[in-house]
Amino acid sequence: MTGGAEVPREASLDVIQRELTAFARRARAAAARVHPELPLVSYTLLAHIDGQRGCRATDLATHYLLDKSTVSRQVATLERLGLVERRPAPDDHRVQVLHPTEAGAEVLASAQTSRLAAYQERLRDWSADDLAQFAAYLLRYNTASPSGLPDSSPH
Amino acid sequence: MTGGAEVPREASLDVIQRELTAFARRARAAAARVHPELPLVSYTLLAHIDGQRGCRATDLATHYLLDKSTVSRQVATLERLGLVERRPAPDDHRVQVLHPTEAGAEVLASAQTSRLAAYQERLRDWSADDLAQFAAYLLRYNTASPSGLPDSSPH
DNA sequence: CCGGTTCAGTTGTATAGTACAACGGTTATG
DNA sequence: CATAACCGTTGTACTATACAACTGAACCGG
Repeated sequence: MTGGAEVPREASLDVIQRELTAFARRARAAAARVHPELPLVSYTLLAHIDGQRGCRATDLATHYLLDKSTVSRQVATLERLGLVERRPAPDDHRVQVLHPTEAGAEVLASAQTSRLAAYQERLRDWSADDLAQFAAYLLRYNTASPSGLPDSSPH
Repeated sequence: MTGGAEVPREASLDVIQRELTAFARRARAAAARVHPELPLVSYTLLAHIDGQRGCRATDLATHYLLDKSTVSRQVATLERLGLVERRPAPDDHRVQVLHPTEAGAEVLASAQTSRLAAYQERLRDWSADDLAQFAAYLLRYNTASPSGLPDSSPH
């Protein structure tokens, strides 16, 4: 499988396109099955908030290419669920610094555990080496400057 | 980067989980940017219909893990746009065999071209070998039996 | 051949996620 | 200070999706 560069670029690109799209299509459903209580996006945002140890809504929006209104509502939902709290920044009255509540941290940990378990199960047959390389490829793909896409067009 | 199996499985799984999720989050927006006229799911279904040279709605549903109602509406949309046509199967009056119209084939080809171009651009720096391997990993991931996930629960 | 079951697809209803546009406060800058 | 830039909310609309209830068609056992 690691053979010698015989596959034409275009064929690989086609597969990558199709498979990434296929993954995208299924991701939400899978996420919902794994942890119905915490919707995919909320989960992701909560994880980011937690990972950053406090961040602003705008940060989330730019990081995930989401509209501010989307983030605003997602955060509102998370707050309504008691998973995050907003602390007004003392220095800048416009911004709200988001932090996970204790409950939020717990829910997040639980969700992370079960999702990790699902991946663990799914990728059971993979060697550690393949896992590492697949992860590296994904990382490389995602961190590639999004300017590679015809991003532009602010509508 | 292809080094010797030093990365623990769990770390890789964590990255894979996060990066696949990140990708999923952005996929739709990216697709919309690349080809606003043909929504992501419609595009995918149209591509499948085209690739299969005629298929049933149920096939789409099972293949993509979608509810039949979802497929029904998507197909209805595609039909309304004049991109697919339904031909009642002569042998079984229940099924409708879906085929792309001429317009549908054209739109599909155009969308495929521009999406491929976007990927081409984005993955410009990748060697053919890396592309082939990334594609292989994705394929392997997606074709892994979904039974690995807590699929079950017919609700 | 009739009645129950299974299968294909549609429609009603509800929900998540998202965008865009318009707005209200807040801070920064000329 | 006035205007611009910025942060977040809210109104509105749309896509994608699921579940449930339903219609019609086909199959199956007696």
